[in-house]
Order: sequence, then structure tokens, then C-alpha cells
Amino acid sequence: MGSLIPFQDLNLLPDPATSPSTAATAITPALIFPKIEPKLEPFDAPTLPLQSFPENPSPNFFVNSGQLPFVGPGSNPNDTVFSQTPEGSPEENNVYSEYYRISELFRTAFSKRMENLGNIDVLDPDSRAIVPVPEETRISNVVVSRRRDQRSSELVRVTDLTIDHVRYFRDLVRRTRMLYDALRIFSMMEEEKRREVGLITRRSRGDLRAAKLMKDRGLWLNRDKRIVGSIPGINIGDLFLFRMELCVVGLHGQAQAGIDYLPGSRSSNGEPIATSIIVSGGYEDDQDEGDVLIYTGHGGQDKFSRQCDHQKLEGGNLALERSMHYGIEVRVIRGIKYEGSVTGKVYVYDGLYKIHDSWFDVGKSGFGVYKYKLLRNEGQAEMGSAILRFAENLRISPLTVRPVGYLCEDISTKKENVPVFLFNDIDGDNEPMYYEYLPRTVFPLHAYNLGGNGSGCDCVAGCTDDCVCARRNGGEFAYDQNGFLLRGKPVIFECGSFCRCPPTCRNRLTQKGLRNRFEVFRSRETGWGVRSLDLIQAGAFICEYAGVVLTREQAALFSMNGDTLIYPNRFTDRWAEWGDLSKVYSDYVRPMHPSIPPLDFAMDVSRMRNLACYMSHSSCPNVLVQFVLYDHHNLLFPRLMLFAMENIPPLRELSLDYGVADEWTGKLPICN
DNA sequence: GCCTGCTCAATACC
DNA sequence: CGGTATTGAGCAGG
Repeated sequence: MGSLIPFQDLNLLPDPATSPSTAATAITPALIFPKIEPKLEPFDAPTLPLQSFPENPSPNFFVNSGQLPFVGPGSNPNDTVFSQTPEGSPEENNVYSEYYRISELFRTAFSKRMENLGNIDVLDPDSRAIVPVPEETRISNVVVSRRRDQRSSELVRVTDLTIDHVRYFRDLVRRTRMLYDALRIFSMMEEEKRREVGLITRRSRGDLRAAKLMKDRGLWLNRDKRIVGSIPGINIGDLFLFRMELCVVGLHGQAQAGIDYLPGSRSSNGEPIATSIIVSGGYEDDQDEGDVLIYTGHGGQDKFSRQCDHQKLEGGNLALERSMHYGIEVRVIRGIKYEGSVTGKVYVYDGLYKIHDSWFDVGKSGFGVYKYKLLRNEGQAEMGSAILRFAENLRISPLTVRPVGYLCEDISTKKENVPVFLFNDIDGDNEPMYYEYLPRTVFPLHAYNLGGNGSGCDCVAGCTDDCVCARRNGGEFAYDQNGFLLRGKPVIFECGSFCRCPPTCRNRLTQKGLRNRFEVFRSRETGWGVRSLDLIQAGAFICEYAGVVLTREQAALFSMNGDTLIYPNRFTDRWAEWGDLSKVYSDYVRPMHPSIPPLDFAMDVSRMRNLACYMSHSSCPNVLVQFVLYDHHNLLFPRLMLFAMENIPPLRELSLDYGVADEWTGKLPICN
């Protein structure tokens, strides 16, 4: 029997595009990842110090000696940082910030702000935790200071990351993006509530609010260095739904402009250098053929994006020209239309390009434009935008696009809402066809008898925030209106058969089954794996991890027979990371209620299973396990529901943290 | 440091 | 639904 879940860590595998020779050979960690010290390659300074890799992104806040800086909720862009300091001369302790002795006027304004905003938080400079300030210390001797939050002018390239760094940065980027998403959704829900009450008429933008909250707290990444080339933790093919998110992770620093660059006024030799561009079809003279790209400079457009004037060789246009002159690579992000994303658009990181030519041309509307011919660097992973396009064709007619490799058009035999394909173009293995497909976990009868069940809500017209089921979840629903997980909880109570709400109730998310088309596919690196033909948005429900539940005694018998078992309590608690706002709100309480006892059951997947069984392990996974109850309320037997932890591009392999103690020698949750 | 102008956003609203 | 008006943010440059 082939291995059910491969032993390798998905994230530790080499990229087949860059290391084709290792793909087919036996994989050992030492072979693939020789230890290389990370180094930065300076452009101008020959003795640039090695970059240290901090535990947290470096805060843009100054640190007073012995004083804690106040961090306001940041509604006013002109005074984001407040600090309290004794009488005397605070300046001598701080080289970054400017101090203003607070005037009577400002004191009043400040206390008003505090009245309006409630909590004022402190960023502890040592622990980086955000803690509330005692009421009585707030007003006295307040000095307002501000540090201009400017991007660094130090130009560096990051090379030779060790596998530990790769993993660290991947995780850092993922956590940052999870926080951004959580903030975006929460601030939009907050606004919606205020709008319903009539406090405001117009909704403000969640994407901008989330970015600002994070910026005020120093949570944007890569602002202490200007990185040329790839950004640690961001892979080719990574997807972003909001332009601001690119700023937050440091992939592209311009909120709207398409060319990001270090301005000449801040570079060592007085010449601007481009670092990244966004190609989103906004310029009529662009010609995009993937590997070869004719990019138009910016400028000369009116407010309706119509070319109305000649472009000038300045700003980003000059920076691109200079980058060409020095042969410096540029990150390329494509903004493409994509049905099924919330914004109808998606930004894809497509890797590094070099500018090979530039010239001044007459554009389609008769105005002079600057043009740049960019060629994609060799040896990079496949372009994310090409995969997106390929996946779109695949969804329309899979057999035309990939005539070879489909073993089965639906291993679920219509038990799921959508077909689950089986694909193997590598070898003759067709093992998944021989298992009975089990869309939902089967619990023993006594699971339904124990525990408090039978009571549900009476919300015939749809559930409200104060109904029985909402209260059971700690006074809120776990999913938003669009069906995304808001924040992870120890367990979620969905509405069920004992509720009177309609089937359209938003608190019935996971019981409705699959929403994306998946395929189980054969891979040389991970054995069998699972991937989606659709973009799966962060927070979206994927599927249940299904099996037949066994008690401890039954499990003991089964393991003696050598059958394959899953132990739910071994999955790492990744749900706790989802929707955690403690980095931003001091009064944020992690959801601990309702708590569940340690799980003491196993699931047999040796005869009946669903697609989840084929997901690979990763210590840096893109899928999390969330316990959910809906057909009974027995806390001893929750269902294992899988949610996306990040935007998962089509055809990217899904991975779960099975809670392996050590990737290479530790035990897997599946035991034979 | 302060202000202005610019920008291949995103959303509301008609 | 599509166009456009509104709100809005960072950043470069003076």
C-alpha cells in the first residue's frame, strides 16, 4: 500500500522548477538544503553588515529610555505616537523623535481624544506586547512626539536564506496577512453595525483601515530595508486581494502608483532605482505576453485613466531606466480580473524580471509614452498568473487542457456537491479509487446520546446576534455573511436539525459541504496530494476531515491489525492563530469559550475516507483544523473542519499541520 | 517638517 | 449592471 500521508514536510521540498535534478531522486534534508549563511548583497556599500533577523518586524516607534510610548488608536494621521515623560529634557534620550511640550490647548484635545476613543495602549518596548495604560497616569506630563515613518533608503538584496529563515519568514508573512485580513473584516463589520444604528451613513474602507491600524503599530514588514529582488516569505504565485496588502508585506510600497522605486534624492549616487511594478492593464500601450512584457511608464493620464499628455522621464520612469542601466531586477506583480474573488480582481506575484530595453514611443492616443521591455529571469517557479489562467481553462474543459492523467472524474461518486477529480500523470498508481468515499465523519450512536442536545434556536426569520446559537458561540457567530471564518475557536456550534432557522442561515457553513472543485493528484515529492482548481480565499471552508470514529478500545484493536488511524487531538491548534487581534487591541480576549475536553477518539480511514485524507503535512501549512458541532452537541465528538489559512492559489498543494513532533523522526498522527 | 500634488484603489451611489 | 463621484492613503518632492 502506498503511503497515505507522506513523511516529508511540504515546505521543505525543493521547488521543482529551480531544482529539477533533485525532484526524482530520494529526498533527504541534508542533500537538498546545505546550510548557507544568509547574506545581503549591497549595491553601494561594500561592507554592509549582515541583516539580523528579528523576532518581530522592527517597529517604527522609537523607544524612550525607561519610558513607555503611548500608542493611540491612530485615527489622526498627524499624531500617532504619544509618550509620557517626566519634566526635564526628554530629547536627549531619543535621536529619532521630536518632542513638543504639550500646550493647554493640546492637552484638551488629547483628553477629548481619549474620551472618544476609550483605551489608550502602550507598546512595551521589551516584550512588544501592547498593554493598557492605567487611567490615572494618562493625562499628567504628557508629551507628544512623532517620528516620521519613512521608508528606509538602504538598498539591499537578500540572498542565501537557510531553510530556517525561509520557514521563519514564510510564517511571519502569513501571520501578518492573517492579521490584516482579520482586521479588515472586523473593522468592516464594526462599521456595518454603526451604519445600521445610524451613527454613520457611509462605510469606510476596511482594507485601508486595516493597513493603517497595522502601520501605526509598526506591523508592516520590510520597511527597515529597501529590498531589491525577492521578498523573504513571499513565493511566486502568492495571491493578494487588496492593493494595500502589498504595502503591508513590503512587496510594493505604493498605494496606487504602479512603479515603486527608491527616489534619487535618497539613493547613494543620486539616481533612482526601481524595485517593483504592477501590471494591471491600466495603460493601453502595455503588451503583456508573460515572459516578455512591454510596460508603459506612468504619468500623462487624466483622472479617468485616459492618456492626455506626454509622459516625462522622471520619477518611476527614470527609475526604470536607471534599473535597466545597472541591470537590476524588478519584481513584477500582475493585477488580473478573476471571477470569484471578493474584489473581482487579484494581484499575483510573478517573480523577477530584468529590463532589456527602453524607448520613447508614440502611444495609441497620440501622446508620447515611455516603454520598457522586460524579460522574465530564467529558472524561476512557474508564473502565478499563467497558473491562474491555466486553472480557469481547466475548470471549463479539463480533458482538453490535460488530456492525459485523469483517472477518475469524481472519486466521491456524486457524494459531494462538486466532483473530486483523481489525477496522476506520473506513475501507474490509482490507489484512491479503491476506497469507499465518505463525505462526512461517522460517529457512534452513543455520541448522539451523551451531552446536551436537542435544543436549538427558534429564529424562523434567520438568526440574530443574540439568539441561542450565537450565545452558545460566545455571543457571536463564527462566520461572516460571506461564509468566511472570522476567528478560530476551541469549538463552533453551528445551527442544526434542532434549530428552526432556514437552511440559508450563515451559521450552517460547514454542513453544506464543498464549495470548490478539488483534485487528488500524484506527486513525486509528496505521494498523493490535494489541490483546488479554484482560488480558495483565506478563511474559506474547505472540507471535513472524514473517517469512522473509534473509541479508545476499538482503536487499540485496530492498531493491532495495522490499520490506519487518525488522532484528532494531535493536530496543532492552528485555529488559535486565525483572527487573533491581540497585537492590535489591548483588550482583545482570545476566545476560550466554549472549551472542549481533551479528545479521546481516533478515526479509521483505512476503508472509507474523503479527500482530506490525502493532504500532505507541513509545519507551515495553508490549511487549519477547526472543531465544529452541528448534528449533536457532544463536546467529546466534534467534527474536524478544514479552513484556508491564506489565499491558496489554484493548483497549489494544500497542507495541514498534523502536529508532527519532528519532521524527520517524529511520529505522525497516523499510526500503523 | 510641512505642505502639495500625484497615483494602473476600492467602494458607494445613481 | 456600468459609469462616476467620493473617500482616501502613501509617498515623492519642493
